[in-house]
Amino acid sequence: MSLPDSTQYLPHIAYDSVIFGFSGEKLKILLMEYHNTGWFALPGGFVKVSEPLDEAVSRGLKERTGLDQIYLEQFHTFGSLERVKPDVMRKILEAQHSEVPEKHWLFERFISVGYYALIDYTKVEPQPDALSDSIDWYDVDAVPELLFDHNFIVQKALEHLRTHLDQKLLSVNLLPERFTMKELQQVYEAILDEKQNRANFQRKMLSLGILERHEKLYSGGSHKAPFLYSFNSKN
Amino acid sequence: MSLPDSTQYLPHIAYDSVIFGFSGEKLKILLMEYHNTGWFALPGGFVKVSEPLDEAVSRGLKERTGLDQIYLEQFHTFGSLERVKPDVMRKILEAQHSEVPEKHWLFERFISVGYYALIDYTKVEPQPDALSDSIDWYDVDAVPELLFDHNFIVQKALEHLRTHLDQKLLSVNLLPERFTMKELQQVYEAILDEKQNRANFQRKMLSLGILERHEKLYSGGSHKAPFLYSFNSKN
DNA sequence: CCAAAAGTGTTTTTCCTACACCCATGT
DNA sequence: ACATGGGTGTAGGAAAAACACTTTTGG
Repeated sequence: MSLPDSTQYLPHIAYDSVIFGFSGEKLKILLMEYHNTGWFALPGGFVKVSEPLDEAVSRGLKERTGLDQIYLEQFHTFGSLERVKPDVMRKILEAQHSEVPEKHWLFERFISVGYYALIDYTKVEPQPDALSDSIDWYDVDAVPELLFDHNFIVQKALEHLRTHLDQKLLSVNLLPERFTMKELQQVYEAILDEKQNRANFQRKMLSLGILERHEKLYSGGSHKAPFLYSFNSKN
Repeated sequence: MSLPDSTQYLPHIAYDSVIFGFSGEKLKILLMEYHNTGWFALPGGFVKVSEPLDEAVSRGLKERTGLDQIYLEQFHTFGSLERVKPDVMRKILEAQHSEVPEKHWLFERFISVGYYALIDYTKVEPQPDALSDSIDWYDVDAVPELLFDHNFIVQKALEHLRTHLDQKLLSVNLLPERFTMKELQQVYEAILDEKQNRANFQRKMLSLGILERHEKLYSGGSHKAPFLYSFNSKN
């Protein structure tokens, strides 16, 4: 395995992605742990010389999650000086590569574009990449200390997600194709971290006119069978 | 005057700023016209190697408007391939510099971070910069055709401004220190492009609890004197 | 028949809108 | 006095929240 090639990527530009998933109970994000370091970071990457920014992020997500057609939203670009930590970057590389040169484009200053993704938790088998040892889900309310400014980025992503939740019913992207109203409400509550009124929630969601109702699901519980819904996409 | 130095700035990274002002009647933005070309563009610039992104934008704004402490908001980063037009860039440079080399960092691919600024129109004496011949105010509803993807950027900035108007009472940044309720309403109407109800607008603004009322202004008009207000900053 | 969850209906409250009224000021 | 613009009060309606009732299912 070799170091990423400086001629292939745009220097000084990176992206970091906050990948949200919903376990059925809690809102989670995907975090990488670097090999032999105990250090955690957001999955991120670089932009190829002739590749649109959005596409670079999609490509990275596809490599990590195996998923295509992921809901992606750009939320902020981070360009402070404090975020740059060449010595940390060096240690990460040295843990994996025997020969790390004195100078390298990865040790220079980076500006990073932050994206968040909403994906169906059940469809993902997280894949470690070249730099990371493992990649796994963590509760958003129990995120470990992350490298660089990544804790700050996660916080900003969460804020953005919360304030834009209602527009376009973002939360459906966290669920399978078909879901019950209860599941949708649970996603909502996990993101906003507050209980919603069941009856009013149902009314509000249906009033948006973008949900389609399907046949009932006989779950085997000792209670009335719930309808299934799907997202009636015309966005 | 010489070409910008490649060692001083981060390659591939630019910013573009949409600078909003309020004339008393209409919402306006600052546009540059390049010397001897008839081409219009947004004021923008580059980031120095050891300069925070936000600071680079502030610096550019200070150069163009003479103003410090400007309200600035980052809204989107543009990274498509179509936005890159090296031939256009070349023509701009050739109109000003006798010797333009075949290869130059300005002809390479750029990713641009979009910011918008809200400033007090009455305080500004726009200053042309090294590349531009003139800089002036244009009505947002009569923006000429702009270079690169700048029309798109303006549109995105406007959308962002409109949807975030209410949070933190953004519009006060377009007015002098002290202003009447009528003036505030006019700003609001200019941005949203729709009339507001006078009584309800007043109630809504005051209910935010961030306006401070001062003594009345005796304007000399044949009518009741309005209160003056200022922004009670604790944001 | 009971408990639990789901669907729907009803009441209450809150908020927004439109309108009206009164006040201050210059002509 | 009156025209003009500014400040505030209030009735009506729409939307949201709280609550209640009914239905379906397994035990």
